[in-house]
Amino acid sequence: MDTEERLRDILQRLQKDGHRMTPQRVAILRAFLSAQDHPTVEQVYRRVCRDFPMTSLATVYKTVALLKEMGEVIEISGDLQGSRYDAFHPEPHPHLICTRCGQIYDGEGVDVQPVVAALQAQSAFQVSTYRLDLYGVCAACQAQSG
Amino acid sequence: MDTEERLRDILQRLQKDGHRMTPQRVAILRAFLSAQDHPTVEQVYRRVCRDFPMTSLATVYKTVALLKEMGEVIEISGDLQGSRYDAFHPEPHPHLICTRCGQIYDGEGVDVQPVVAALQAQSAFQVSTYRLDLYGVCAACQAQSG
DNA sequence: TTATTTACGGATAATGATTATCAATAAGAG
DNA sequence: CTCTTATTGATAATCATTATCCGTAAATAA
Repeated sequence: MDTEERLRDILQRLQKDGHRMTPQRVAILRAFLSAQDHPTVEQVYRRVCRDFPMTSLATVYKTVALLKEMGEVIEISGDLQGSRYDAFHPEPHPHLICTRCGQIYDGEGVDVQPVVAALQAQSAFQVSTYRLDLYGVCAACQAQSG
Repeated sequence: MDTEERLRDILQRLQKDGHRMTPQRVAILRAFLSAQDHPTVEQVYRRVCRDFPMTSLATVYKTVALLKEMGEVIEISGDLQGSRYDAFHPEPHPHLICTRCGQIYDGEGVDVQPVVAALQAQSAFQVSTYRLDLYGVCAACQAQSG
């Protein structure tokens, strides 16, 4: 499912819930869905403004709230100032956060489910989602200065 | 190592770094070290005030910053308003956060290291710490209302 | 197409946790 | 005891996020 296809699907679901399709909303959705770098709300706002200058930051916040409700974006919060968002891979997965440059990478190829399932079983929790973030120094920053 | 022993150790290390031992600091440290319920700064502040009424919230914030630097407390941030702290088990470990009642439980008996190590190997990151938080409904809240 | 309803957008004020500021105080060294 | 300066406490500042509120423009039906 590519970005445009997801966009159509999301707009359709929104409409079903009595929401409307506006140019701003479409532009913001497109920016979120296509971003592969875990941007902040501010960054998405600036991207949308590039080709849609009369957009408000508040509208971007409203849209990210919608996307969160719909499960189409996950939030990365933690020792950062300002949350980052991942609408490209909206299912829970590990993130690797570089404390030097601030870049966030997706942790791939490792199955976290068994650990989550074990913790769920051991605790009698009904787990709905999880968050696994590793903090450290990325390869690029290591090469740069040890 | 019990609370008082840790307290002495921490105070000694602080002194070594040119810090001082004040009654407020001791009271705040004791409150953090003995808390087993992942309190907020505000909650620690109120506890300290019970038997040490002339304490400032700002001092509690300063103390938690010290403890963070020393690795004697870990911070739990996320979809909460206000960070929570765990100075009782200051090494990284999973947390189970109840979205119904807000209580935070420690995830025990499950080894997370292999997953962390696999992600580190796969990413060429130099991982210094991690955070694994599960969100869901605790057993007590399930019993209460499904 | 036009009228009507009302969700939405934009600008900005409000919130709330955390951080910075700074004068007065007191811990610790000599 | 004296001196240096880390620390305290009160409060102002910061900053991401949320709430507010009015004018606008989607969607729907006439």
